[in-house]
Amino acid sequence: MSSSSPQRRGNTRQRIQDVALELFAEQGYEKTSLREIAERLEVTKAALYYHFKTKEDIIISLFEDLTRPIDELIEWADEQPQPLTLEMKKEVLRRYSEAVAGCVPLFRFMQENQATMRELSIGETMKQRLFRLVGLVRTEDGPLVDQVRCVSALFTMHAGMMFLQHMDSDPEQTRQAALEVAMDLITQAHHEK
Amino acid sequence: MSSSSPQRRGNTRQRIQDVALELFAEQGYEKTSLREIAERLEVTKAALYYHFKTKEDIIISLFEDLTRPIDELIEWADEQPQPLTLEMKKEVLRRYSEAVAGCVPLFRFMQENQATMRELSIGETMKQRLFRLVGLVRTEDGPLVDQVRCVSALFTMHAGMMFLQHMDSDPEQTRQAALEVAMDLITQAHHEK
Amino acid sequence: MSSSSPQRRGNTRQRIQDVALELFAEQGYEKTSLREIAERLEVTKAALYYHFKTKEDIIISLFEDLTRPIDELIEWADEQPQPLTLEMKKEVLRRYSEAVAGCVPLFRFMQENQATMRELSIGETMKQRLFRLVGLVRTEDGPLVDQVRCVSALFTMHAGMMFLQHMDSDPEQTRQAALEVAMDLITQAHHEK
Amino acid sequence: MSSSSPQRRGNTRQRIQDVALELFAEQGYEKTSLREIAERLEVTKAALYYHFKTKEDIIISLFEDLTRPIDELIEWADEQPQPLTLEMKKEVLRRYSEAVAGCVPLFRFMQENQATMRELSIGETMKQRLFRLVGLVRTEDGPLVDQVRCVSALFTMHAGMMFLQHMDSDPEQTRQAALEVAMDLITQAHHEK
DNA sequence: CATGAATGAGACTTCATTCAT
DNA sequence: GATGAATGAAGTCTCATTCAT
Repeated sequence: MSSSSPQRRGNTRQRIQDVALELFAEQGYEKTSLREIAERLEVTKAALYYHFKTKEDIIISLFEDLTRPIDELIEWADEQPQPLTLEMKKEVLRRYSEAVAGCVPLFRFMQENQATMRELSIGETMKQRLFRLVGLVRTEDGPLVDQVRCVSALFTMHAGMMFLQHMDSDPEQTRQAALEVAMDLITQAHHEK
Repeated sequence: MSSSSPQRRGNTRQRIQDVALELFAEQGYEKTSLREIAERLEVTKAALYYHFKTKEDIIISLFEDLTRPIDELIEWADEQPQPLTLEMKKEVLRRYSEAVAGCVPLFRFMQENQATMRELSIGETMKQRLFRLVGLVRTEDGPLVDQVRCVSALFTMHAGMMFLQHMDSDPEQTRQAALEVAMDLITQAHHEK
Repeated sequence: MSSSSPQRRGNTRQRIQDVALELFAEQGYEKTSLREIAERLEVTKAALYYHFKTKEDIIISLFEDLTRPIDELIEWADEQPQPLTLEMKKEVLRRYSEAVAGCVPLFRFMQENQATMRELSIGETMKQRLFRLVGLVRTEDGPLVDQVRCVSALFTMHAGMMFLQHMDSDPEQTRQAALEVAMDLITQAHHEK
Repeated sequence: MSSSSPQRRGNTRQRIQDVALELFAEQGYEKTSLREIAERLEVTKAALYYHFKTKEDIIISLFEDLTRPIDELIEWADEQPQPLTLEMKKEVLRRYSEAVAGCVPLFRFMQENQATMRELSIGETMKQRLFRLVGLVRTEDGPLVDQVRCVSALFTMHAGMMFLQHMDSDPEQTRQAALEVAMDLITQAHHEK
């Protein structure tokens, strides 16, 4: 029962997702061929097609599985009294920072394959999610410079997450620093109102 | 000026660059085929090869031609007394903002094709340029949060440039707003030191 | 009869045949995949292989099960005194018309997939049957034009059967009309002798 | 100028069409792969794609090039006073017989790949042509049996053409015989009116 | 300056089939 | 009686690139 060949039970689907995400993030979606994924897993290309209908299906499944926390965050925020208070917005940022930290490779993929994302069906979905988040956080009728601050707050967290690779510092510390800057930005956007 | 069909002199090379940049920015580098470029120009693929050695050569030429102002900015900043004063850093940001505004499509391309950029020889070149800029602007030995602020300042300008498409406001105004936020960020990074 | 879900007893084999014939006739043999058949039946491909050795086996079984009446007709005609009288030939046509009417989809399949039939082992079998029928009906040593009449008689019945879909008239009436024309043709072939 | 490698000038497109028609007619459309066509021509698959956009494009081009005479016949018949007299209908049959004789392989292909034809864009085109021909020839308001006669007349000519392979007689003689039977059928359809 | 013709590599995808469970 | 997982072969098609003319 302890199986002869290692880690080959009912987890092939999962293994495909893991390898695919790794390669997609590393080389980009188009430059990663199914042959490559299959070879790395030591299965045939056809095996991939047993588990996923198309190449796009693989990435869709990754988004579906990994971005649920963000979905839930948005839902939660939507249910709060609108417009959000500054305190609430900070809470949103805090939770968002955590949610993004939970799927760094996916966000790295998104950021590095924006051109591709636009053609993928999932791209539209994600874009709308982001817009809703921006909508929740930004000061609707404030001056343009404050709107930019809010957008910048979100992007700072993304950037903070991505650049932990190129920074020599601890990922978690970088995340906290980025969150702090984001908080600052959003606070300023409120004060000046 | 006396030619029969307008704008078709010895400028084919230029026209190829224009169309290529447009398509690369719109669809991504890998998804844009030379056939597509050639068709849009109503020439044959072989004609492209008369002007450029390879596909990569086309994009390299674009970077070489369009990013000179940024190059010069860095050179200029390098010659100033180090480390830069806050006032100088602001001047760098100002100039950088203008330089980037001069080649928005190229930056859009870079941002949306990061995965590709990494494989392209030009990618490394650009990356180093950005790092030098960051190096010039950031407060070397300050706390992590200030370093993030400096990086964020640069990214805010990029983001500001890119999101002018999705914002309803005037591009130039957006640019100014982004520049302002960037200035703020960098100033804060200095104060707290 | 007391089963929970209707018509699902030990009749899976039958159900496979039904769906397969339907799809083969509609889309052609090669364009119909086992996946498609399995999906429509809500079973797995592997299940098909429990009931049939190969894809070709499915179509062979259909011919074996459905063309028995035609087989018997030929056997019966073979036992009559040769060469057949005009009256007997008419009887053969009448019976053939009925037999064909009993397996219209199969004939539609044959007519529309002749290229495929030639590669299928069953193709040769069916071809020989048809040749024997032609041999029974045609006026061996008559002029060429009469031979054509006899062949045409058989084909008219086939055509009559197939074109009932595209005609607005009642299938049974069309069949009778086709039979009548066929009778005429064969009668003429006899007279002129 | 007599060229070193035999028959390779500007005629590749033509050669592709020839080989393709031969193989399509012999093995069917789906069972004939582009690899097969390319190999027989001693070129690469990619070369086929230089001359034709898709596999379907190859067969479309064949129909366009070879069925022009039939097109012209229909146009000509349409310009005659309607409804056609018996004499005119006979003339149509005569010309049709000749036109079909000029592209026997194509008609063989059509007859043997009806299932495929239905999916091909060209299928609809050809079907409409045939319907217009039937419309020109058949006795609109006569009894059903006469309508069948008219349809049968056309099909007899097709059948006559196809079965020349399996008959031992001379193709041209068979064609004449089929034409004669078709004439008879159409004449009968008129008399009884 | 540019084209017409072709290539070789490789992409995604589908298929009939197998076999342990 | 049937499934889940996988395979190997083959399919259509696209791409960057080359070269004689």
